[in-house]
Amino acid sequence: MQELDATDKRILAALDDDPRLPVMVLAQRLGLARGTVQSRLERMSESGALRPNSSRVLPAALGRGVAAAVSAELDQHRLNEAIAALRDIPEVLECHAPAGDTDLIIRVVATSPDDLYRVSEEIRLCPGIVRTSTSMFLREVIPYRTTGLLRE
Amino acid sequence: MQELDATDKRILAALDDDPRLPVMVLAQRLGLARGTVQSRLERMSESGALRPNSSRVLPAALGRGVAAAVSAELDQHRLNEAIAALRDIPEVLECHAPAGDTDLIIRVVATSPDDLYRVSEEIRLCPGIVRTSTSMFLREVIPYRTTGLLRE
DNA sequence: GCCGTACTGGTCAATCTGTTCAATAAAGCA
DNA sequence: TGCTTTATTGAACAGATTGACCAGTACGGC
Repeated sequence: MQELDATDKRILAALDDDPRLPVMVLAQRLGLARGTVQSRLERMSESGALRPNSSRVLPAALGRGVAAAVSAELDQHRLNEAIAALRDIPEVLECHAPAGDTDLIIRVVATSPDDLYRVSEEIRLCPGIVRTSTSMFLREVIPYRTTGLLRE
Repeated sequence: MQELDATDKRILAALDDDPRLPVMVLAQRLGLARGTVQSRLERMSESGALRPNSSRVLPAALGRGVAAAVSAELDQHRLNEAIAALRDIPEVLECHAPAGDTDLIIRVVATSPDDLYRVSEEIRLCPGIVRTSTSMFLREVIPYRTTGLLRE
């Protein structure tokens, strides 16, 4: 992956609210030539520095107002099996392997507390998953952002 | 916030890779009138169903290849103070208040394990934060996605 | 001093945008 | 059932934007 430089960050920051801002507008707003902005936008989309656009969609707008983290303990021999099964659950948004006692931390969403129970059950039943512990998020204290890092 | 319907989701799914796809192309690809796509795009950006574009930027592309979750225990009387302080740390990407024993779960990134130490120190020093416990992510097993939910 | 790379500022035709409009579904309600 | 409201369609327009070029310039490394 390509590291983004200061100009890239300025472009991204300017696109923050409206990613469909015309290139010309961007260019004059940033004091750059149109071609420059254009080529950098192209490079950034190619380089894989950006998540797919759908990652912008708030789960709440898809009816998933409930969020939680599920910690899972694994049968280490069946790691890949478990991951494949998790990948097939749409409510699983993300999954990390932390250092420490838990093997996986799984970000999930659901339509209701009851639905969350169903989802965590579905996770518990994945092959290779031995034990899970679900902790529901009561509040989103700071919504996901990268703005601070862009301003450096 | 407005709930997204099937057409909205189809539009978003079509925009998944390239959010700058021209409206005309979208319309014919989805078999819709241009005006329809246009008004829905407008409504979606207004309705707050989408995160800012900058949330697409991978921290790794900003030199933050190290990710972690910091669990924090709070002095409950100083909750807002703590949150305000956390908001000022650019490496804090997100923060949730879960049900259970920990008060806050803080998503952070850093340039290196050493830098992660610095960041978690900075969190520990926030007013109102009593104790923290950092667990570094060794691997991103499933990168953030909402694709599954969009296809419903 | 030379080279490669990136940026600038300019042009071009083709396409797209924002905006209107009347006509046509579709959906909710009496 | 019939009426009202709302969303969608297809069409038109002028004006702006796009992608593709180009030659000239700035800059860092060798």
